[in-house]
Amino acid sequence: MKKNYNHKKIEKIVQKQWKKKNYFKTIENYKLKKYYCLSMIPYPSGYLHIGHVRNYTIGDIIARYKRLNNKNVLHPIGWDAFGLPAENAALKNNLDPHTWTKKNIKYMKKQLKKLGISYDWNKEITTCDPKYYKWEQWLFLKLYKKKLVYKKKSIVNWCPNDKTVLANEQVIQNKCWRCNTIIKNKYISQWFIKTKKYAKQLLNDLKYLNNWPENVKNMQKQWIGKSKGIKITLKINEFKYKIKIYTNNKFKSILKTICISISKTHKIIKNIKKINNKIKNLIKILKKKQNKKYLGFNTKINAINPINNKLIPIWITNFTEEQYNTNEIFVTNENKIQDIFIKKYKLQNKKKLNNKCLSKKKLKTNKLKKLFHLMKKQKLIKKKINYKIKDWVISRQRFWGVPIPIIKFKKSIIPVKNKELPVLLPKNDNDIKNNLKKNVKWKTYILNNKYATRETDTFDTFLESSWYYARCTSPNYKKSIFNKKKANYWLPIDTYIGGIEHATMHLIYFRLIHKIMKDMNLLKNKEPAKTIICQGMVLSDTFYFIEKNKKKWINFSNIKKNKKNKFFIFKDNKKIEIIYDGINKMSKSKNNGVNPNEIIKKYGADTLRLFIIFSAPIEKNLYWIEDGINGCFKFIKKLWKIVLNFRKIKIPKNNIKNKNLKNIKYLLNKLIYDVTNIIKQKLYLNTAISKIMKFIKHIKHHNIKEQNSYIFFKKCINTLLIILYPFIPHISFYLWHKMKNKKNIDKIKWPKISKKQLKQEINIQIAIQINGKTRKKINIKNTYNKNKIILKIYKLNLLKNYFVNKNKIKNIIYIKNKVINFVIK
RNA sequence: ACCGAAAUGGUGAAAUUGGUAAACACAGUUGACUCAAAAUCAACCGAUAAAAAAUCAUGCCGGUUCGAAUCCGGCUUUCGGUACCA
Repeated sequence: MKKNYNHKKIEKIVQKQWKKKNYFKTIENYKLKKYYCLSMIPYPSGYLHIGHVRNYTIGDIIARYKRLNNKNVLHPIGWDAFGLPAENAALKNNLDPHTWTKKNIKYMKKQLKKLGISYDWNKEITTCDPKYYKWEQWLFLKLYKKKLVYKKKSIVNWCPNDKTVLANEQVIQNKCWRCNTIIKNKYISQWFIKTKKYAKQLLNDLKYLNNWPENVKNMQKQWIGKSKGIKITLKINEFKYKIKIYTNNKFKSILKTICISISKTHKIIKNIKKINNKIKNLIKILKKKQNKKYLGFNTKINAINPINNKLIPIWITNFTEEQYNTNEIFVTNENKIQDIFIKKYKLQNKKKLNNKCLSKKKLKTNKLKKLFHLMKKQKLIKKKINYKIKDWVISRQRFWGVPIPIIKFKKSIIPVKNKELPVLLPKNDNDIKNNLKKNVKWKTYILNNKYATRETDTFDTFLESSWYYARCTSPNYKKSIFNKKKANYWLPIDTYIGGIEHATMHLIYFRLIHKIMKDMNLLKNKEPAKTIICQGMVLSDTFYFIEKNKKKWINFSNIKKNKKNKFFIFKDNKKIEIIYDGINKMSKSKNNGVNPNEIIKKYGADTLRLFIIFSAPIEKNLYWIEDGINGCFKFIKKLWKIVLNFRKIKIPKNNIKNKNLKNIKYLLNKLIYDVTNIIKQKLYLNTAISKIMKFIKHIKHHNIKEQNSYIFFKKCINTLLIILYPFIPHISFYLWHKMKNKKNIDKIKWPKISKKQLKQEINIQIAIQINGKTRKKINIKNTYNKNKIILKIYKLNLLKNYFVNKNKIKNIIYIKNKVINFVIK
């Protein structure tokens, strides 16, 4: 054993052992108690960044802990490999996205291995692999059969110059990020999943998710957005038509209505066009100016208010559908957005008129009630529950995604037959910019001598990440989407770990697809995951400069600062001033990530893992500063030294017993108790580490002269290595061998807690307060009762400076083992 | 604008059922070892004050309570999400 801690050597040796003996292979033994621990799989964007390290370290800590606690653990990994960045990179470098993605996966896989995450690599999945996406196409066809998907026109961002659909991220200040052209809105036909049909279930089943964070459940609740209200039928003044409008306000609130706002696609527009020939042009203008806020125009058509028979003007606006996900709303000034609209078009005066009507007539509640019931009888009012959640658009006009298995004829469509799956994405496509549409060879399909074309859209990549957790239970299964028996053994996921940014979209799609698969009888459980851990994001400083009207993002590691606190870089020997964009989550697109390789090289994976966990509580956002890392490195070196020194000591042969071990034995037991509870339930992993650090500080200079203290000290070290193993597995594994333990540390059981010892009598310090302010401290035994403590305080005369006589004491409050508070007049 | 969070020393943070504010670390200062540096070890380390006593300190304003970082009401700032980044 060499003198100095050499992380490079140790980590290499240990990782080799794990690989050689296939340590983390999943055992398919249905008799064992299972534990499914899953971290959200990464998008292979290039290299792992610190946010990934955080995510996968948390998962690894839990997986390793559960293995030591006799659980049969499934801890898989995969790649969410389809997506926009691959296309962008491919365009930029004139590459095939396959190649780019594969290269990234290879690199990132190496990084994960270097971090020592205990994955079963046999269970690895890659979503751009036909073996995987075949089953997504299969699933889609099932949904098609069950009529859970449909086609409808919807708005996309359209760049008229590039002639492509742009993602929201690619639109910068209403312009195309590549060519700076002002973007337009285009209505195109899209595939939808009937998410609304599951709204009620998605909402109600939140109550089963006891181990989900409250904030996540709350966000989902708001996202689903249930409201109870009424649907009112109103007559149109100018022609025979009845318009139905939902409101979650009370019936009489119609009196406050200033106008009715309808969408540009509303059914009534057909009728309006017959009367008002300007409408066509006005709608065109509206479509063009979709991005202007709260635009609208008066149709000169009115609805009749059933309460007072007054006319309510109907406006067509560009925010009805977009903001409210419906085709018609009552507009009042009680809503902030609507109020802006009202003020913009000076509709306010009409509101005053309405109010005057109200006050003149003095409508009584009785009269209103009668009218309400009458209308209800006539079915002009219906009670209705409304959900804000929208149906999910799953089609994308992109190349790098799963092809949608549909054949289009001139007037009809048919699904691809199961036999013909997978519909493969063409390799070496030269024109990914124009997606699959221009690939005539690929899209042409001949059936019974009739020409047809394949659907050239691909799926939203959120679809792949909505069912991979089930496929991970049997990633190579060829007969179906997954092996049902295996899936039902492993599912639900016991702990699912990912960033808080996924609280709504991903985690709702994930629950939705699970429920759909359950209804298809593929799965048993109501919900896909028992526990969710939402880690905070890793943030860092973000910088850019503008070149040719485009933002160029510069990594903070390259930025220099001058005396005037201005940021700059040198490029081609020129000094360029840089704009600070604040603190943002680490991402490839903003080039503010940190590649962990350099840190691993310098300090090792164990130090990095320890540091990322120790730096902040896991649910909190972490602003990346490398400063504290040396402390974690020092800690591991200290551990190394303790074991090294211990090995030099020979077992004392004397028969003297050290009688002062009682206190430290209590501390060791308490440490096991605390760390166990933290990993098991609370997950304040940073405090677990500080507790271990504190204990090591305590025992570091322990003298070992007696046989019993030698034996106890050995027990201390071995226990420490086990409880540190989930956090820093390499060094723990290595030192465990050096302590001459026979079994490998992976096969050891987690140390037991002695409940009896926890209750043992110890010395503690409590605070003496006067009116809630701490004035003195006193040492007592934890077994003392209130009276005994008061007596001791009087005996020591500790309160002499604070009150003159005992008559002034109004009350004495004692909080066990913490505080004794004298309440004084 | 809406929804969800966060704010505590020079810095990361601790105090998770309302009970000793700053544990554990980083940085810093001083000392030991060393020709020297690094590493290691030891001491100090919220502010005011020479020190003690004391007072003030958990983003801001107010409230409840014997007692508030924690609960309630009202703000400010920062971060995440807002349906095509993933």
